[in-house]
Amino acid sequence: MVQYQATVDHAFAALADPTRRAVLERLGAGSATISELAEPFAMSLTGMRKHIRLLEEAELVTTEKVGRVRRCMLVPYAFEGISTWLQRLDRFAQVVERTKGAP
Amino acid sequence: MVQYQATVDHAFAALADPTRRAVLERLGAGSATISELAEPFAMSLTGMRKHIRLLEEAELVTTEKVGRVRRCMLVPYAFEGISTWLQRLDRFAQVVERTKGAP
DNA sequence: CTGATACTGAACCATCTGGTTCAGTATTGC
DNA sequence: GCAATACTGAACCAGATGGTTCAGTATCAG
Repeated sequence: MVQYQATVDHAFAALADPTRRAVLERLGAGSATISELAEPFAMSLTGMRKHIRLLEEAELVTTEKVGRVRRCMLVPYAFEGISTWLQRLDRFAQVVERTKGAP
Repeated sequence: MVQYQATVDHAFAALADPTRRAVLERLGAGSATISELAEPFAMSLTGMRKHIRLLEEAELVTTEKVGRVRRCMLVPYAFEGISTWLQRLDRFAQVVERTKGAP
């Protein structure tokens, strides 16, 4: 039925790292290059590239190489899958909570 | 302003592991003991206890020790924080997307 | 052409993570 | 009281993860 599992898997793994979440927030303000993303973290370009690659695999970020620059941006609607998953759980939690009152 | 960061941090870390997400789904159907949770994963009780402890620290699950049994259950509304965080990002992504069309 | 810029790939490293086993402790049922 | 049950804490381990450096390659500016 719901078969987005593989991507959701990658997405949650990608979101686990605070640096990557900060990158996502940064990209929320508009696209950026690897250098621009690496600079505020005082991180090597290689290091940032690895994070971006993970985010790409999780389909949260797309990139496009223009000349010698790689431009990174958020994928629209990328968070819907996991957002849905979480809300479903929240609904369950509320049901369980209510059940507890009437045993 | 928004200062739920520390918890959100733990929550995302907790959600990164597929076993833990499965445990959350399982708890969505109602409370369970450590043994009950460990069994379907063919995992040691110690192993499962570690997962539960993480979920407790992330404030996604609460537990209560009754006699020699530990009962685990979902925390209602626990996912609101991260769900909100994700939706905000999604809104940003859509703005960025629209901006791209009109440079 | 030349040098600087922007990235990339390979190799490496320390630390974190998800799991285990083993030896307890506390409860429960007979 | 005794044995089985349910968990817990400590110690350990293999592999993943987040980072680095170094030696390239490709592009751009002068």
